[in-house]
Amino acid sequence: MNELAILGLLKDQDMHGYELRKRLGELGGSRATMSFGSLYPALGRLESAGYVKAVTSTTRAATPPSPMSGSLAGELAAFRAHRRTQPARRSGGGRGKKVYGLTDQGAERLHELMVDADVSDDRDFALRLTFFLTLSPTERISLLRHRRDVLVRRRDEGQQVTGSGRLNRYLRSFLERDTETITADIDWLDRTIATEQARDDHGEPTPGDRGDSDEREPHR
Amino acid sequence: MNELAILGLLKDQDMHGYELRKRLGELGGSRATMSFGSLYPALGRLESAGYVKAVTSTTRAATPPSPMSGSLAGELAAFRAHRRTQPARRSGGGRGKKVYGLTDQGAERLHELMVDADVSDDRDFALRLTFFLTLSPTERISLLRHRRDVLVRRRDEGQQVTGSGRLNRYLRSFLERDTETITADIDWLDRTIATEQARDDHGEPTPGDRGDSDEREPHR
DNA sequence: GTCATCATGTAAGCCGTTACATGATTGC
DNA sequence: GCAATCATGTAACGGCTTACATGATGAC
Repeated sequence: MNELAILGLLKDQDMHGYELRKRLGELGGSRATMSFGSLYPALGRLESAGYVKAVTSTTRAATPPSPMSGSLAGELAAFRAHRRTQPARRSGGGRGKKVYGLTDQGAERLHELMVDADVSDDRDFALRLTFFLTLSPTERISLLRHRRDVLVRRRDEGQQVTGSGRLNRYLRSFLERDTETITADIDWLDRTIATEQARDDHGEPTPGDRGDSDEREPHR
Repeated sequence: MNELAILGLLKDQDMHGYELRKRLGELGGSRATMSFGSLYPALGRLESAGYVKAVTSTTRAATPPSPMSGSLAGELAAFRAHRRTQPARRSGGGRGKKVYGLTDQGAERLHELMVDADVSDDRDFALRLTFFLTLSPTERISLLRHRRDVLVRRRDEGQQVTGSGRLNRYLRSFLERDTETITADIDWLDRTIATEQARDDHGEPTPGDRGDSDEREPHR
């Protein structure tokens, strides 16, 4: 799940680890926080797999239009020019920021993770919605339908439990409330699916390539 | 979390591993399932810690009123009498059922886990409700209040996110729906707290020791 | 010049998942 | 006698959490 979060965030913009963590916290609140102890190893794995790649630039710039050379030696030199030389990178210890960017394979991997049919995990589904615009309308509808199935099954299960006695009053009351919630969630999905179908019939930017048109809301 | 589930189920009744898993599935549906690969090691850990203890009895009986001797040799003998001898327990492989029971320390441990102030995990909270009757009204109220705090914070976070722009339409809509859900959950907690306070003022079986009075619903 | 925050990592330990292996019980 | 289900476990692997270690930057 961290993999999806990292790749999804990087698709939008190059970032370093610390920033990724902050962004994720901003989007998902305390529930989505990633600890550094899982973030950096995850970045390392993704880099080994070729999904992300370091594009270090020490100087700050909001959404820099730099063509990112990819030259490791080059950026190191730039770093040294900006700061005094560091002692030949020791075992542990910090050095400059490491800005990561998504590779083509990384974008593919992200897409693969996004369209995965298993939408039973609540957090994972919320995360997918965060990056929903990277999908085509058809893909979106498919995911929403799968999610609907999951919730219908979950509601049925819950009702079976509630109906079969053997529960204390607290759990029973809680499950009844839970059923209502799930029903409302299903309604939300139905509405969203309907909207999406209208969009699909019309003819929106269909391919999953670039649907950024409203990525940033018309505000600010 | 598995620890809480196991101890909570065993408080009610002695059970073997397979049964624990089934019971948990019945109570919590597919979301609460525990895999065997985590269940048996967990049982082992709990046994090492002295929280549960094997009380093996091979013969079947619904809620047997046996005084459970605790004698390992004795139950093994009984097992052999019932089945033909097994080849001196090899490396892996199955043998008779191993029924576990809660020890006094296990009951203490369960209580400790139940009153833990961290109620931020949704599943964990649902699990606590499952065993809510093991707590005193005062303890219940305390937990419900803590849970309320968590949800209020969560809702605030969500509203901050929703208000600060920068979200795609899907996530925004989803978060709005989420806020409604959380508000309804808070209302549920308020109602439940009120009921519980009324109960507390009256004078119910206060101690967390035995509040089984309505553990089994008056039905069947 | 010092403190808070930014920033990157490593190490130990825990626990969960999946897959595999084994055998008992029951119904047909 | 065979299959389905009951029942218990082990092994490999992965990944997350917590705690620790280190150093850079910027504000005051």
